Amino acid sequence: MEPIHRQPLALQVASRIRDLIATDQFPPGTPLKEVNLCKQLSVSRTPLREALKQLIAEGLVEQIPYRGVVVCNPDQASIEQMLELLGALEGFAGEMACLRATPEEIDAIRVLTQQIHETYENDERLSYYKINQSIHRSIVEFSKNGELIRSHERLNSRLYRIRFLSNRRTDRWHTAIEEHDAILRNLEQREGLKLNKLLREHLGHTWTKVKDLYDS
Amino acid sequence: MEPIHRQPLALQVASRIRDLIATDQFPPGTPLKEVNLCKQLSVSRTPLREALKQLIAEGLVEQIPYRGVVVCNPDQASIEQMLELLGALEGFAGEMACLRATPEEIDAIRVLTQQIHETYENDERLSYYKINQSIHRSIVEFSKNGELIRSHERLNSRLYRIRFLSNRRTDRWHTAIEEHDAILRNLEQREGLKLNKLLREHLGHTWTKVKDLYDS
DNA sequence: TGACGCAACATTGAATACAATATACAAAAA
DNA sequence: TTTTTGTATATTGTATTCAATGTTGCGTCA
Repeated sequence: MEPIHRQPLALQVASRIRDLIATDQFPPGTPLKEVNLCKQLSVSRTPLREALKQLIAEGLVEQIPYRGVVVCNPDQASIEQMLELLGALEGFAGEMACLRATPEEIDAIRVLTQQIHETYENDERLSYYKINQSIHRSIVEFSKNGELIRSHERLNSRLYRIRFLSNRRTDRWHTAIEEHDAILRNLEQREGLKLNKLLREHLGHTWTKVKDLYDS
Repeated sequence: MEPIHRQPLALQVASRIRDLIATDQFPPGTPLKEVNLCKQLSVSRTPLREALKQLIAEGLVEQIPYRGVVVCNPDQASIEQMLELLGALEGFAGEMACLRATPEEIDAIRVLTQQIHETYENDERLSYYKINQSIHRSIVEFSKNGELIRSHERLNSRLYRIRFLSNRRTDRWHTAIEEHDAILRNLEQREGLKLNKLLREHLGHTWTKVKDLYDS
């Protein structure tokens, strides 16, 4: 039997705040004052504080003793490092996926790659972003390594907002699409090492996009 | 002026429990009952619970609602996945270290590699273990990627206990020593890709040691 | 004798109360 | 006018209390 999954209040609070940060409703620097949030979310301080502890561990917010919790505002160097690590994780995941993905799973990537072409042709930014995320997440899942999947998930969520913002620049879309075709090809042909390299470079390009955003 | 770093009680409690788990004083399966621990550590439940929340986020313990927190007992598959990921992280770190480590930093690795030879010849298990850890941690640090360093640190701490236990088997020491020589050589010659591969294989061998431990 | 139900206990989840620390602002002195 | 200092206030850190849930064990009844 499938066990019933209960969600303690603290977990629910944590994911709510996570969303608020990802969607920029709590932009970087926002002070997360306990009593305020308690009222807004209709919970008491205890579960809220436990939720904040979790977000601190995830690196989404930071805490200064006796001065409260604020939404992290990573500088360029941190973002570059996070993207570098994300590239390493995805690259390795791709390599493992070449060994472990089933033909059906590769079919799924094929479908998504087709879809991202369509969003490109129709200039649908939001869909483009979401499908792009799906592709990357799927590849990581096909590595069949739960630890890797969780690490990737955590790091990716921290980059969600900044990547979303940089998605507005459409100048790199075309090359990104081509890269996705190459990624699919190498996955189909189980070229692990090449796929690894490709994915790392792909994330490297994301960094240049983000950098442009910062510089402008 | 160097600012004074304060440690909220919850953080201190968290690292204490972390140590207790790493040193096997709280072996896997140990139930972490709140009131018990409160008395033992002389703190109230609130900071203790916040500390536990952090350890949950780190994956060191797991929580079942209304039934408490227990020390994780990862199965063989999880350990294999963790070691695989650790290999990927260290491999990538090594590759970056080849690009970014200073000559002085490489000297430090040289010294440590020399020391590990000595511990081998004198059959000093604990020293061997610690120096081995130092070498790996140093290489990761020389990647100069803070995110990578933190990820590695977290994952490594979860594996501390199991690797310590598997360190008792000395049959693989000799090959491990040779691998360390090779690691040093490739770092000296800035052979990033080869070093990456070596480190991944090195961690792969750790897995076979751990597996032996389980099977016996 | 065994299964069921109920009650007492143990434990965690959440809320509140109290203490410690930091900030803001005003009053007083230079 | 500027600086300093003390006090009031706001905010977080910790302890305690109350509520919800799970577990255990005993007694009853079939």
